[in-house]
Amino acid sequence: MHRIDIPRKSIYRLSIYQRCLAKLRENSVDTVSSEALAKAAGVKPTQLRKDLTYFGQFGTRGLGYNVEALVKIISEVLGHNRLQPVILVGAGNLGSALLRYGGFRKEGFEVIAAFDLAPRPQPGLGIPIYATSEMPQFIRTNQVKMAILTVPTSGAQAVTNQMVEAGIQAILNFSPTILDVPDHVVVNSVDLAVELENLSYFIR
Amino acid sequence: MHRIDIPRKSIYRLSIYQRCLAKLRENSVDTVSSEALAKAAGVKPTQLRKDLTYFGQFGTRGLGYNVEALVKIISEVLGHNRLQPVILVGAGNLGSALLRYGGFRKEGFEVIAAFDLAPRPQPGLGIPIYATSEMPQFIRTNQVKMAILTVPTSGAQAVTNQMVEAGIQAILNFSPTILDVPDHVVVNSVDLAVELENLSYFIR
DNA sequence: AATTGTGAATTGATTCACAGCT
DNA sequence: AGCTGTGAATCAATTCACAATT
Repeated sequence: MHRIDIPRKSIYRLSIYQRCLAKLRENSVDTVSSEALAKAAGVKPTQLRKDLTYFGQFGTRGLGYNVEALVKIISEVLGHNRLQPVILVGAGNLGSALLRYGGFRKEGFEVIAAFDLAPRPQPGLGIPIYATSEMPQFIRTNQVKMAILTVPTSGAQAVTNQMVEAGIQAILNFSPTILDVPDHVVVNSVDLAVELENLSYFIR
Repeated sequence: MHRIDIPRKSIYRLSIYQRCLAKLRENSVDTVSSEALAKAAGVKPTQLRKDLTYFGQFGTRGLGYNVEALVKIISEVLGHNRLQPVILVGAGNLGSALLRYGGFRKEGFEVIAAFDLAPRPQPGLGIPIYATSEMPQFIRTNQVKMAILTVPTSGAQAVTNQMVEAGIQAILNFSPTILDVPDHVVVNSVDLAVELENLSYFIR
C-alpha cells in the first residue's frame, strides 16, 4: 500500500470517524451520509469523502455509507482488527494514572505490562510493574510493537533508545521533549503543558 | 494585534520554543542561533524564524537571539507572564491523575479548584474538590478563563455549556467527543485513544 | 432525487534564496 | 563572516463544483 502519500492527518481523522461510527452502530443506525458523519466528527463532508477515498470507494451514491461495513474497513486500514499489546514505561503520577484510566481497552489496545526504574507494586491495577532493566527482554519475547512513554524528560531519550533497539515501532510520548528516533519508528507526542500554554494565547 | 492571520500551528510551536529556551537559560546560555534552537525544537531554522517574525524582530543578524529576551517576549505573546488560574472538571481517574501530575505548575498555570458530580475529598492533593453545581459561581467570582475537562463523554457537552455560559474561554478537553462551542471559545482536544489508534496504522 | 467520488481551484504552510545587518 | 528577516516559490491540505451512480 502506498502509505507514504496519504496525509497523516487523514489517518488521524480515520480514528475519529471510527469512534463516531461506533456510536452510530450502538444506536442501530445502519446507513449514514457523509454529511451526517462529518458533522459528528467535526469536519466538512468533502473532507470526509476525500479521506475515505484514499483507501477505496466504500459508499453508495444516492444513499451513503453502510455503518457496519465502514467500521470494518477502517479497522482494517488502521491495522487494529485484533487486540494490540502495549507497554507503558514510567509508572509515576501520570503513568499510573493512565493505567488506571483504562480508556484504551475498549478501543482495541491492551496494556500488558508497565515498567519503572523503581517498581512499587500498585494495588488494584491489574497489570504487573517490572523494573525497566527487564523491558528489552519483555519487548522481544512478547513481540510488543507499541509503547506509552511517561518517564521524566531526563530519562526519555535513553529509554527510547532501548525500546527501539528491542523492537518498538510506535511510541505515544508524554515526556515534554523531542525524541530522536530512526525513520521506521513513529512518535506521537502529547505535551500537556504545551497544550495549555497554547490555549492561553487565545483568551483575551 | 492581528491574531487572526497567524497560523495556529505557529502559536503552538511558540510554546515548544519556550520550553527549549527555558532549558538553555538553565544552562546559562545567553545567545542562541535559529539553527540551534530549531534543532532543539525539532523544526527547520527557517520555520522558527518565520514563526518569530509574525510577532516582531527579536534577533541580531550575525549573532542570534538573546535567550533571556526571547523568553520574555514569548511569555508576553502567549499572554502568560503572570500565573493563570485554571479549573479542572471531572475528578475521576484521569482527572485526579492530572491533578497529582502537576506538570503545569512550573509552566505558569495553577489549578485552583476541581469539580466533580460526586466530590470525594482526595488526600494529599492540595486543592479543593467541589460539587459541579458550584462551578458556574466559582468561575464567575474568580474570573477563571481556562478549564481542563476530564468528564466522561456523556456529560461533556452539558458541562461545557455551563462553563462557557459562566465565562470560560479556553478548554483543554480530554473527553473523546467533539465539543460544540461559540466562536470566542477555543478548544484543544487530547484524545488518548485516538492517538494510540493512529499510531497503530504505522506499525507493520 | 440524493449522495458519492474526484479533478481542478483555492487556500494555507513550509521552505528557498538571498538581501540586509552587525 | 555569520546569521537574521522576508518576499517568492514550492509543497500540502482543503474545499469547490460537478459528473457519475443508484
